[in-house]
Amino acid sequence: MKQDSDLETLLGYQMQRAFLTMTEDARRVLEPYGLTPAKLTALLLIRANPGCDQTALGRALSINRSSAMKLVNALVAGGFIERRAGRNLRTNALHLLPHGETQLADLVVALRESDRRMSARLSAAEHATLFALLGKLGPARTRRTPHEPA
Amino acid sequence: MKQDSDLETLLGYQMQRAFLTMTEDARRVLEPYGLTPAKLTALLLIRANPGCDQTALGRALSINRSSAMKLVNALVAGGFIERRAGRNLRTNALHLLPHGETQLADLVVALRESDRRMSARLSAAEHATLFALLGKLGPARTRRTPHEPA
DNA sequence: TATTGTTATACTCTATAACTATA
DNA sequence: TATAGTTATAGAGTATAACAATA
Repeated sequence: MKQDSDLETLLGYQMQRAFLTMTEDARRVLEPYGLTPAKLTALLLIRANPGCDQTALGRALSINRSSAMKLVNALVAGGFIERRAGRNLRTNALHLLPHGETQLADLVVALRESDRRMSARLSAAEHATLFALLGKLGPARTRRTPHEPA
Repeated sequence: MKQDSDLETLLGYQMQRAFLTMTEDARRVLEPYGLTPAKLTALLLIRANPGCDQTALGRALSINRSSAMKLVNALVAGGFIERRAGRNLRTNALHLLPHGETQLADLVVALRESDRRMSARLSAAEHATLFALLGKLGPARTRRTPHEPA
């Protein structure tokens, strides 16, 4: 199967291929824990924001309340987190359980190893450059300050 | 919502964020054509390999025969391609239709513009560096030649 | 009125399994 | 036997719409 020359020169396509390569290894690491990249991200956000509610978590993950519900249900069922009483009667507070904390610590180590494996052909300087350039992707900022007239 | 420091320093996570940023814009460009990134990739592969069969297409896209079937059905329904008689009676040959060719030409232009928009904060040299570094991601090659003993 | 959690439902993309025709 | 296409079915992950309880 021949490759297409247009496809190969599109940055978006190159990004996708690289992303799939990375994510494939990460998924393999996460699988024994019963987690996916999205679930891991949720756990790390809950760890950084103990007591947050489901809706806020959903916003941070760019999914809606209903999807956040299913995600939280899965994390509760997996014994990673629990719902506690929240700031008022209609919100609940999400907290890591001890089991979740230890699993998470192990996983971060394993994922750093995965990163290292998948960037093994890059020097430390190249790794840093790649990281920085990825952070610069996205639409250009129009108007640096909110009060600029034109 | 606070970010997690582990999360922010993982290359895989940085990749995902950058990829989602890129892909969001690309999807917006593709939507009026009734296409997704996967369908566009399929069309470009069919263009580069006229007369290929569904199974080969599926392999190139890392999806199985059944999923390739649905993808091809959608492309046929959209008037982009057609199934013609293949090399033998159990394979069919996929070919772009004129409509597909013209749409594809327009789309490649629009996607290059999307790439440019999303990498607007990168210099030409940085763009080239990013492209090259992305290509170096992936597991290290063990054994350069197939016959090396250790 | 607006918001949070919840449930029901549906859509997309993927996979597995089984069947048919052909090689 | 093995392979290509096809169909049926199922499992993630997402979304919308509606409802109850609470703010």
